[in-house]
Amino acid sequence: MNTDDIERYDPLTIEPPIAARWRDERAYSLTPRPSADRGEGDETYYALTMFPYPSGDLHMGHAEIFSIHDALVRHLRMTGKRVLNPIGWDAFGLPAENAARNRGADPRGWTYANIDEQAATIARLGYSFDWDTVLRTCDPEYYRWTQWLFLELLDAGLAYRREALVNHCSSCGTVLANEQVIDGVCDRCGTVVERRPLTQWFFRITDYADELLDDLDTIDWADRVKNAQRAWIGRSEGAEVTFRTADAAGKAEDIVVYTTRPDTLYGATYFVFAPEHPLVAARMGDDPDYQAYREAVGRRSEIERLSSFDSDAGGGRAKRGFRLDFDIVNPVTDEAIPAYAADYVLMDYGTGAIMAVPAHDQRDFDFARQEDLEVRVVVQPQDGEPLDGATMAEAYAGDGTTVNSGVYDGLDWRETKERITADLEAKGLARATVNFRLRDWLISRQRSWGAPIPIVHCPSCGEVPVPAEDLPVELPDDLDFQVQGSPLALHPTWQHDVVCPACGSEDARRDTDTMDTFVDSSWYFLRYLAPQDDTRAWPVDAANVWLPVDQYTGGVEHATLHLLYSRFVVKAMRDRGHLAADEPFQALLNQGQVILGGAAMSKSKDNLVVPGEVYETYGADTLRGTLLFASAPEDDIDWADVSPAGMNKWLARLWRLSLEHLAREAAGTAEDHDADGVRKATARAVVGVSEDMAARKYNTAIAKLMTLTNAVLDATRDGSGGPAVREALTTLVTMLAPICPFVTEELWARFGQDGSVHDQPWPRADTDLLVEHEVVVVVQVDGKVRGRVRVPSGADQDTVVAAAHADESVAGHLDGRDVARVVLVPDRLVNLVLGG
RNA sequence: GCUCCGGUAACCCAACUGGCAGAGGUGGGGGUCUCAAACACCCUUCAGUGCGGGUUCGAAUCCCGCCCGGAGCACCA
Repeated sequence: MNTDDIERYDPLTIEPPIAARWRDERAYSLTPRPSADRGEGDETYYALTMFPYPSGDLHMGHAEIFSIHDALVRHLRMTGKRVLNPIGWDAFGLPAENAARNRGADPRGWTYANIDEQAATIARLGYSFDWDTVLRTCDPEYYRWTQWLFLELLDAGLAYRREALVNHCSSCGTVLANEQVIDGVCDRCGTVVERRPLTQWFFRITDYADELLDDLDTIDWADRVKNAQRAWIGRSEGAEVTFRTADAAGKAEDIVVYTTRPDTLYGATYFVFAPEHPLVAARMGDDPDYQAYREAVGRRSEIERLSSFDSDAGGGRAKRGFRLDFDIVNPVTDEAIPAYAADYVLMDYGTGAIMAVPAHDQRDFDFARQEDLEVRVVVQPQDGEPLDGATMAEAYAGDGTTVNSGVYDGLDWRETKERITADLEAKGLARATVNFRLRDWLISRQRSWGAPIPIVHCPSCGEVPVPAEDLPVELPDDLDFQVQGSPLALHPTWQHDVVCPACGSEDARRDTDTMDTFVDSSWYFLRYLAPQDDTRAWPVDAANVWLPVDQYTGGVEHATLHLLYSRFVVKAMRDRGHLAADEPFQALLNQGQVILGGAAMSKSKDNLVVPGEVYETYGADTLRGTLLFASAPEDDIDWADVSPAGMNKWLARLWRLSLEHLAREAAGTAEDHDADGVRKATARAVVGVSEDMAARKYNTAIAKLMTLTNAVLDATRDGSGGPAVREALTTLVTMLAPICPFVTEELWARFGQDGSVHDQPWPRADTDLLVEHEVVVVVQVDGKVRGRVRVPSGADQDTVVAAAHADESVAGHLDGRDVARVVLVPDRLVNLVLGG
């Protein structure tokens, strides 16, 4: 056959009309919409991918995750699942404000233009999202319910306002978000950022700390993500111990510390307060040296915290201390020990004060050496050189026996820990407690492209929630982004254009902060159930059926923020009766990154590969196939190692084989010369690809489809090919459909098949074809391969051993010696172990 | 320092629950086609699995100790 007569594979011509049709016809919209009715029993499936942030067009990372997600979704549909597959945009955030400030753009217009661009690319690439679910978090119809969520949490006592240290830039006259502070300076003007106390809104996520930790065991997430959350939550068990200032009777004050090692109390040779501790401020506030110290620490701490360290431990960081003019009494030794303020003690962990045990804590040890304080060993390791506080080079935090601790000497340190805690508890001086590293979630942002916090401040009523029926509290559309400070707070009328909902006072004003954008994204998966519902945030009955999300896909960079916040919100809403699930996302798949030459791609490095370069040259199918073939979904893809040209070549080959076959049929010459071989190859591919698709190993699924292609190529090389080849090709096209939806749709039509290939049931293999009557069994002698024998499948040990003995090369290695033991792996291998 | 992931052919990547190390691709070499080239097609090339121990009839796979690379967390008492 003359290949010149065959129409070339031309994806740039065949793909766009199909893409447009799918989008215009809403080909992948779920009907009926989600409701309490599961429809067909357990066949419903909620597939979710992290919604994009619209800061320009899609990048390669989006293309990767969407290609993985779409293969998963299309495959599930073909296996009979009813799949909810929504899309939306995480549309509030700082880049829109920056565009407004730097280029005079309108944040709303800028955002919507980017969304349109991304939506067009998504459609062009054939991702089968349900376009009837689209939501944007910056729409008033959406953030109305974000504000409702805030009021729910407020009503539940899970939202509260308190003073907190925040980043403040004196030059810009505004508070900054953590992301706006780069290496301790304002990213706008370069001024060193100060930490200032300001009153801010928090969500009480710490109320759920234990449950957030424990329920990690119930969800199917990668260990690294779970571990990141465990570390972030940071549960520790210890005791609160009461110390006392060394003052005359009557004047002494109690001061409580938290420690995980109450067994080392006898080794506490000094005492440290956080610099801003209220007891210190009360006693030292007038001391000019102390004031200077505090100022220096406050100014520098942020820079220190954000700078990197090449030290061998956290203790390598310089510690700035200040000797206070009073002492503290150690409750077990009754000694007066010196008190310090030092910046290595944090005000917002534990009680903001510690007992320092330099012999057994590296940070305390470093500080003690620096200040020349006593290092007293109270735990001796079981073996090795005994520790000497005067000469030891580092703290010892390992196991050991208690020493220098009165009646507790000689006990294992764990035993000492329990006994000391119990003894002090009996005297009212201690209490066993659990502590968490997790802090409450600060959600106030001094920004203007976000959901306004629905609170009115009234001079007589205080903080008054905006009544639910008055939501949304809408952003004004005439913000001036050129002002120094928060445009919303500096808007001439917005905050005053309100009366107190409680008393009607005209002096009331709106809260001018907006919510952290992570609040927007902490519940969007619930809104997808009914994005147009203007009577409630989500339908409770549908939520009870569809939550948790069956499969969530997205980047691992959200391990401790978005994923933790969403879990908190679901648990809180559950406790308010708005849904039944304990967790938002039952299974999580984290895709790898797309990198280039071993380094992350970025605009600043000018090493960006964008999806357009690929799909405008080779088409969307090649882009999708390339990304899925490059590696397993979880692994990184180095673009330097992949070959879109190779993927394109394979698709072109499949195209050519298909059209050649159709030409044979048209010419009436379609006959198989090896029908059995082709059918067997087809059945083998169906079995293998089905397994791989179910396990989401798209790279090996594609390899097996290539193998089948090669088998068809071999079978048709002589120009023959009949029904078996047609079956092989249509089956191949069906199985490739989730990965390369366009070329498969086109070929499906060319093969004269009805409907869309994407509506076909997933192929089943004729496994009878795969039953072998004879198998080749590998023969090992003492574990080394010495030959192969052909035996009937299912042959028993005697038969196989007899066949092995009959094999010349095997017999040579047996050398007449006795076989002491036979290990048989049926139909695969036999190992003859010779006697001593 | 702690946690997680990875290390197999020139390169990327496979190998079910321990059972013949190779499915697939890239690249290299040779060839067919062509006036020539590109494309396409055909043939071919290439590792004993990072290192050292151990368990086992048998280890890329399991265990222990290292080395290298990547990611995350780190003054949390």
